[in-house]
Amino acid sequence: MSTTATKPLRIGEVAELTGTTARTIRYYEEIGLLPGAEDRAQGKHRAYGEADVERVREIIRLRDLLGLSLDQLAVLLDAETARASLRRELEHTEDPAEIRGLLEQALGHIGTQLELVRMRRLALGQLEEELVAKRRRIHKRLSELPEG
Amino acid sequence: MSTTATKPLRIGEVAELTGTTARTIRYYEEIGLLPGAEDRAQGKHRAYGEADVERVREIIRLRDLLGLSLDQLAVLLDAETARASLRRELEHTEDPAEIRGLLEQALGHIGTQLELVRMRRLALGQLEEELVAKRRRIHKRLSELPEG
DNA sequence: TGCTATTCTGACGTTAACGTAAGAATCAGA
DNA sequence: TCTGATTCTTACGTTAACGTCAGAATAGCA
Repeated sequence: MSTTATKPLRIGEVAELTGTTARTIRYYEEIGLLPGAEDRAQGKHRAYGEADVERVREIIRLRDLLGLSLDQLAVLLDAETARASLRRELEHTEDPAEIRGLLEQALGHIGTQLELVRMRRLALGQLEEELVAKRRRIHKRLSELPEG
Repeated sequence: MSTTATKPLRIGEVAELTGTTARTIRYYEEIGLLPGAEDRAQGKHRAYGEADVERVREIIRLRDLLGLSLDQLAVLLDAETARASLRRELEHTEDPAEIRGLLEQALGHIGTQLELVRMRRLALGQLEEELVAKRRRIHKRLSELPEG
């Protein structure tokens, strides 16, 4: 878990901040959706930073908006995962070629997400249009009734 | 199950036409998502019409697009259910006042669906914008790299 | 009327995504 | 250092949405 400069949070606080439960957060760590600090000793409390809170929020948002399984989400969020770890690397490398590579990789990940989101949105748009058309037909029938 | 003028279909054919399974169709009937003919004798095969196929398609579409439980879908689809049965009534009533009532009821149901679809679509739009913004930032950083 | 493919009705199995409970351990504050 | 609140780990429980299987019954056709 990346601990930012801000005061570290405990799992209960993160749960409250993100509107979920501690169990869910542990579960997400269990299935690899959340990093899970590799240097935490057995039994010690987990510590989170602002970045982790954002990550959880993002997961929940995608979970609710797209209809993916958490496994699929994990794949999709390789983007985030990669970018997060790459961001740390970015701060410690000076080689422009390497930086370029990392950024372009991030671009690919974002592209994948964008494509998925757009497809969903188009499908919903189609559905919306059909509903509007239905409604129009009913309005028309209503207007053609006697005793208007 | 409403049997239209076209040749009646069996559950396996409906499953194939809608890209699902017979079990799923029976399950949907079991939980009230599909009508289930009240006059079918124990053990006799189910018979479906084109309208039923459309209904199943609609269910699957909404199931996949909105992230609702089938219970919630059943509520939402009271719209369809009501309109379907009302359509039959419509064909057998002449009273304009009654027709007006039925049509206005249908309007309400469609309105409910529309509202839900629109909210989802807006949320997805917001997400899309954010992803595009992220991408733009990365492009900018790339363009500011040396040896462009 | 006989045969075969399909369906019917239970009933139990399965998987994902957590909930819940229990006993021990940790942490922050007085 | 003591203490109360929170967390940890482990493990079993739960629900939705079907899958699967078995034995009997039907439906359509030769």
